[in-house]
Amino acid sequence: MSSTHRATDATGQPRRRGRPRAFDRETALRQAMEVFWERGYEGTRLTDLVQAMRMNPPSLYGAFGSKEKLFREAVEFYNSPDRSTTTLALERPGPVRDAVEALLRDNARAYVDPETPHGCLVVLSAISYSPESEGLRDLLRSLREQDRDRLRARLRAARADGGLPGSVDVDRLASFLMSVLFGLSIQARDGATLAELDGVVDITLASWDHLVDTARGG
Amino acid sequence: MSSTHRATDATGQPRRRGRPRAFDRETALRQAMEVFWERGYEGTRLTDLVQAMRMNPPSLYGAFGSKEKLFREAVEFYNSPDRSTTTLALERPGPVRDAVEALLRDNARAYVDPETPHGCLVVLSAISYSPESEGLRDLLRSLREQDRDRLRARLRAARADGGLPGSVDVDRLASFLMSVLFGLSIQARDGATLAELDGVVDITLASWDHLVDTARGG
DNA sequence: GTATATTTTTAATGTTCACTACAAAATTAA
DNA sequence: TTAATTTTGTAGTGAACATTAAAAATATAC
Repeated sequence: MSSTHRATDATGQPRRRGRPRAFDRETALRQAMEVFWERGYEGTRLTDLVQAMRMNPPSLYGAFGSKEKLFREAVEFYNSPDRSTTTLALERPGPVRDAVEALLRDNARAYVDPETPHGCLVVLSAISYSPESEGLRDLLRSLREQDRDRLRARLRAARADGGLPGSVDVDRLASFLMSVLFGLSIQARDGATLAELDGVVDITLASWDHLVDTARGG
Repeated sequence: MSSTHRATDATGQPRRRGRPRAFDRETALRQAMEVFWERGYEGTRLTDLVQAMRMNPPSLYGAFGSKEKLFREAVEFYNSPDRSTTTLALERPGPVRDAVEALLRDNARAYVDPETPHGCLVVLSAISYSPESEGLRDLLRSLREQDRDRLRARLRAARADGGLPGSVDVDRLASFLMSVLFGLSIQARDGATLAELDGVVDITLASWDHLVDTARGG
């Protein structure tokens, strides 16, 4: 046998010294995310978090730092590029209309997923706020603006390559689509069915088609 | 002179015995409403309320009962029929399109009124919630549903008297308009200007016109 | 084995929360 | 005047909040 060996974990990486964690960090983060998603940042108590994450406060603080840091990490997890419905829809190659339809319809479906709280965490979990959590409100607003900016960029790109007529007012159109999208979150949270949300998407897409037609001079 | 006289207040009604209130109840209620509007129910502390209302806690409790009762009264005040932009718009006589345009444009203007917090109190002040304030969340949801139902009724009435083609799907159309309206609240809260919101309204009304035209078989 | 490092559980900590007891103040009624 | 009534300001109350101190537990390193 060779010299002294080091302990390794399942992935072959050397394990840290000391007592090992009794929980999976990502699983716990997902559980925390769902609580924040349902109740919002200020409506969530530490008691709710430790119950959902099945651990005691010191473990939570050891792994995540504070309630606010945990929330920020939960938002990051929710909004990660490979998981964000909006990002995935807008990065989809092909006609811009397909991307916009995916933006609306995939989000609508996600908003009423029976496995998760209804509506979008980024829209719902820190809209009204006390001054202490103003930083979190700003974080979520910047993420909403990021989505809007990505939509604008996608529309501008389409206009540049002929997928959209040059006379289309991209910023106005993006604001309109974001309004509908934000509204879907409220309605999903209020108990709307997928059929209802899809009905809204149908009208929105009909509106898109007509607007593009008109701008083409149809 | 006649027999013993009773004290009367400015409106001629007999004044109550005891030390008179040092504040105007409706003014205080309006001040409380603005705090709730800005910060939401759970984000508002009693300290914030008594500061804004310029009184001490016992006066607040004597006049309004509790934080929750004060919130309910503030919502009632905000949403009173003679003050609710939505109710006023939908009760407006004349073409249904004018009512819908007023619904969107008057609300958009109110949402960015520099004199008040931006967006709609009914949409923003209790969206995410801890179980203790679930009753308030339900109250606001029922008010949102009430507005949607009033819109549906107005559209149905228009369809009945020929103002809308019979083939229009009233419920779907109402959901679409409510989605846009809810979305305007989010965007107003995020700092959108009246011009941006009016742009969204322009597209929505163009969509309305096209939808009605199509249903007419145009 | 012993030392070191990290997480665990238990049990607190100080702060902030909505709310209130109490007595002084201000009014009407007789 | 005196009694009755109501609101006021001061100064609390207990409960719930996010956070942490301390020591036992569990792992690696040597």
